[in-house]
Amino acid sequence: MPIASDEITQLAYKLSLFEGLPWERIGVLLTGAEQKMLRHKEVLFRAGERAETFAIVLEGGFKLVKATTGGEKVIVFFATPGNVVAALLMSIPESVYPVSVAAMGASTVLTVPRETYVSHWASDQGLMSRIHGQFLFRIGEMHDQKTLAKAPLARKVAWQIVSLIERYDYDGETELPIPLTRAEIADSLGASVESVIRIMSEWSREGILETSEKRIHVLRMDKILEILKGAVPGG
Amino acid sequence: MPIASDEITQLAYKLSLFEGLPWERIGVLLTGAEQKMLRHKEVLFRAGERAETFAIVLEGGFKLVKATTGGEKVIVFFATPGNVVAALLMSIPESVYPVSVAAMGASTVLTVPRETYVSHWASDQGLMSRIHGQFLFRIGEMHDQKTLAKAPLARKVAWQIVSLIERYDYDGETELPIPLTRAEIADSLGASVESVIRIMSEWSREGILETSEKRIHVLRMDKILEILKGAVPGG
DNA sequence: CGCCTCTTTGAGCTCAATCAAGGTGTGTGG
DNA sequence: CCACACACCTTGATTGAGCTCAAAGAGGCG
Repeated sequence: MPIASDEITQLAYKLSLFEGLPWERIGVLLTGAEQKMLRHKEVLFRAGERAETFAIVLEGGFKLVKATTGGEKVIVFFATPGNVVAALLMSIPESVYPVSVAAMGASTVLTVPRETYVSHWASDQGLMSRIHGQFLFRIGEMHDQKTLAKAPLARKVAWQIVSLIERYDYDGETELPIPLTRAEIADSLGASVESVIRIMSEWSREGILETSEKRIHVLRMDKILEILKGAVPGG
Repeated sequence: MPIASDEITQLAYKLSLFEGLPWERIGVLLTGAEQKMLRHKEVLFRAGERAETFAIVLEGGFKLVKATTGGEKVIVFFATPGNVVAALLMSIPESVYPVSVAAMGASTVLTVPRETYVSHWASDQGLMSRIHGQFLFRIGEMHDQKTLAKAPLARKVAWQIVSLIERYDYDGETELPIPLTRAEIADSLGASVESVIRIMSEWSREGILETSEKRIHVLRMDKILEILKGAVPGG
């Protein structure tokens, strides 16, 4: 298979994942890669399907969703630009996607075939180190969430909003650039929609945040951070 | 640094991690490795310390503990024989342990210096694939736990006990070979000790399990599995 | 034999789940 | 342009699982 076109390479060039790598090398690492544009809610990978490609998120966002036995859904991770999704899976032959991955708002990714991972990524120590870094971040986030297990729901909601905003943060921007519904927040925290709504409505009334066109905008980051730290008991 | 002695190599030889590798190769992968025997509750790695070694669990068990802001503790993972601990950290220079690791019962590990990881492990695709497999397992377990977020506490407790027993399972043995207190179960589930005790005491009364010398022994695995599946609403 | 860890039991309370009903905004097809 | 569906948000009332607080028993070890 030929290496990636300049067009594809260009898309990935600015990612920190490939920082410092020469153009040619990136082309090789993207052998067989395709750009995919997804509309809001469109599904990239479906849980249970054979995992033949992994993806690099370029724009927008994705939710990794797992279904519970009771028919509900749990969001296990939000993937943001620069994140790789399903990469570790590539080193396990015959594996299937353990979660479904769906776009949040219009989003773009590069999908890369397993073969390219096996031939070029796995043998690249520097690249693997960066991927491991991403995984440590992801595990760390799950640990943080676990740490909040006994905290009041308001703190959990604050944590979720802040940690997502931080990942899109350029220059202290406090508006989340992807649509994030209250139901999604609930599903990621193991809470009920109504409870999340009650908390966020209260915040709206207090002028702490506002939502317009599904975009959450934090007006008073200081207040949210206070709640996150547990300084405000009631919420 | 010379490669590991035959004595050290022998200890690791039977691990599935090294399955199929020639003796010599294992010796190289264990360059600078040391066997460490830890007593119950002894700490292997302390959160915040510079991570200069990682470990391979040989016998016993370890809990990975993170402290919350409120002074409580959260157990984020139980490491069992064959597991590697802190391995991914080795590819990040200057990193510190994100959690403390403490022995549960008398336990042994091999500690391996970062240098050996960098020189020999990271470049070994087959080995890295196995390590990735371990991480996918760990993430999968966290996902499973998240899936239970809305389930009654009894189901969570059942899940924790079963999933740990399964990892030590030889031939359907249903006694957990490491000490596991109710407080530890509570800390791993984000529950209170009292609630866990109430549930497990009830099970003892019903003859579903018994505890002797800190070892949990499941007498009626069928019943526990029923609870785990949600068939028994009350617990 | 006193200390420490772990387990136990009870009482009361609270946070958030559930159930129920309704509102708002947007896209789609007749 | 209407109306119908759908996705999302909102609010209220009620309830109960599990938390907290409190007090104490049991076993092991130095």
